Amino acid sequence: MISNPAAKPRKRPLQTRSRETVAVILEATARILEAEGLEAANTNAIAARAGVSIGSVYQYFPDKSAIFAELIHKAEADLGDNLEMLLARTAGLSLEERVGILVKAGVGQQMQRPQLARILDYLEAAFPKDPILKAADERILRLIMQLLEEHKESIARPVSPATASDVLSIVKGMVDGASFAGEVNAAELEGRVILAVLGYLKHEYPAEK
Amino acid sequence: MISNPAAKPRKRPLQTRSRETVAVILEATARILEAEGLEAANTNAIAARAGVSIGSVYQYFPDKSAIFAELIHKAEADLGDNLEMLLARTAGLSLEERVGILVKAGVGQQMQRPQLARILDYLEAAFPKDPILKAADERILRLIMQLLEEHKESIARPVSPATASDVLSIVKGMVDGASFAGEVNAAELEGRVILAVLGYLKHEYPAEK
DNA sequence: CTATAATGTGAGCATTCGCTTGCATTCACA
DNA sequence: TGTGAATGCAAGCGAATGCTCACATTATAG
Repeated sequence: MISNPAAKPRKRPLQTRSRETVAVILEATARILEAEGLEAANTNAIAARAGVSIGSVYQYFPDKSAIFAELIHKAEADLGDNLEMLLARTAGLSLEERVGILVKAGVGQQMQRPQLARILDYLEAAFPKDPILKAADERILRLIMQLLEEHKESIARPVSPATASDVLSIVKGMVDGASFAGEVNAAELEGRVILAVLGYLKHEYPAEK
Repeated sequence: MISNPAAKPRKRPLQTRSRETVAVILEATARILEAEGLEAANTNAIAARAGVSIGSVYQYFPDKSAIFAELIHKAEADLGDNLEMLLARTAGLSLEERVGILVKAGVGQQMQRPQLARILDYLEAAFPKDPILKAADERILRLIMQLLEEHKESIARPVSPATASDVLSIVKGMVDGASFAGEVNAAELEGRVILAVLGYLKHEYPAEK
């Protein structure tokens, strides 16, 4: 192998090099998942798509599921960070305004790569015991509960984990359904999701049955 | 093999025997899916659980995915039949009453085997082209649209496929979320889903933004 | 009872997959 | 420039998987 040291770009320093390998593996996995689905995301395909050898994959991940778990964790951490920031930034606004802003952020994030989001949501149920994922999930629910708490006079629902979980489920469910139906316009969908969440939170009906 | 014709139950006639084999294979697949998940549902495991040889499995299904597709189709057909019957039976009632009844049926059906419903919903996205599944799905949406149409003066949403799809997504999303969270009480969940659907359909809010 | 069709069987083939291991290359630092 | 540690490589192993095929069993018809 003839090498030309001057012509090829210098490798970055140690820790950074490996960090990039990890990032490349994760992005390759995400791309395969969203383009070809769960079955196509085998370790050989991931390594090939990442432009990395399988050995390198297993240097940073103990097994295949750890790659998926890391993707899930990143997505949840991103959503959590986003919600946390927006909650702080919108303190003082009305429930309607805040739900509009938060839902828009959540829907927007999920609609960037809807197929991927769908598969990661599915996979999450396959790691029911992972404490890191559990914590990230609970953090999101806590943030939603915080919003509910700060507006409890404006809502007709109890401030409970079930209510927070319902709100999250409505958002995820509607995004999944819309992307399954081929919808791509995030803005229009956002409006409908906001209506659904506010409709759920704000209205009571006379005792059924 | 010593046989006692009078003591052992007569085998049923030809066509029925094979139909039962098919049913047994489907039920075995469903059981594996809900108890052990998608990865565990391989053809050998399915045949073993069904008490049938692999050869028999492939006599009635061209490949593994056809077994899954058949399960999805059955679930959708059941839901469609149910909705159709209830729609006819409740003609004349109010929107609130009808939504209550239909949602209760839909949630009840999903909650009977929530893990299975979750996986089948996920798998449905893997067969985007199957015309039979597409038709079953469209039938359900048409039935929901029929309900909306018959109450369009009571709702604040346009009668459109998107609205029908939203309603279905809200129901499925909330059931998935609740069962993921470990909720098992269908009755309580039903009430919340009804609130969400009615909240979405009945209320308008002054122009956002 | 015999012939024929329908149904059931399961060993095993070809392939794929997750992962290990032994070795090569590149880096930081003296 | 030399050294040890960090990182990268890829052949390939053992196990599992989807599926076929040659054959056995059971039911129906004449």
